[in-house]
Amino acid sequence: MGGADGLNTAASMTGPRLLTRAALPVDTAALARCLIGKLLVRALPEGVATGRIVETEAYVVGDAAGHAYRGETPRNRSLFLERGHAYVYVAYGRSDMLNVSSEEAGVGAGVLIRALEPLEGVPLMQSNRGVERVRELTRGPGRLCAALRIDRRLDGIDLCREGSLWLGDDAHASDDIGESVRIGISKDVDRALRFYVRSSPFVSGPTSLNR
DNA sequence: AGTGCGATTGACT
DNA sequence: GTCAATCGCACTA
Repeated sequence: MGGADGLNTAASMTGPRLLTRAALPVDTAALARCLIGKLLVRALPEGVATGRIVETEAYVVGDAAGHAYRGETPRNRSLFLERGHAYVYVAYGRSDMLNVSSEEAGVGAGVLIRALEPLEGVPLMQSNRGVERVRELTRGPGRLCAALRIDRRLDGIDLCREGSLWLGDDAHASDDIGESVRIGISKDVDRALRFYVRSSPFVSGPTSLNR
């Protein structure tokens, strides 16, 4: 597609534009904030499911709550990939969690994707989740992975390449972004490293954290 | 080889 | 609001 085609209507066949690695800040907290409003695109045999990222958490370098804190292991090695790669793990034996690696290669840190606003492929997400209510589809890190059928087979993939799972850019810049402490951790509990869209009904967490 | 623990969710009072 | 399910993995021995 040529750059001369400036208009891009909703009816256009043109999908989301890839979010390039160069557009990602080389800093975990900055990346967590940057990813708010961006798109997550999942290509499945049945079709495409897309959501807008409305909640993230940063697990920064030297963070006792982060999985990379004690160094590289077989499970967390994807956190040490160059920024923009997927780190997927299973929490509590039942929920898959999606993170975006966030620093230079060899440095372990990441951004947890905690909630999406469903955009495209809602019926597919409903089918994957076994839930009808759109508001509950992708509200929470485990739920969004179930909705997009994300599991550890996607661990380590490059999210800055159009493939089975990738990040899309979006012009949606002017949302009011809130900050709070992170949810569900027991170490480094006081740091304000959670970011969310204040006006979004799709964010997770208690209302007390979403003001 | 055994143990303890979660970056959660869904069911229930 | 409370609470138990559930299992991969890191850690100890």
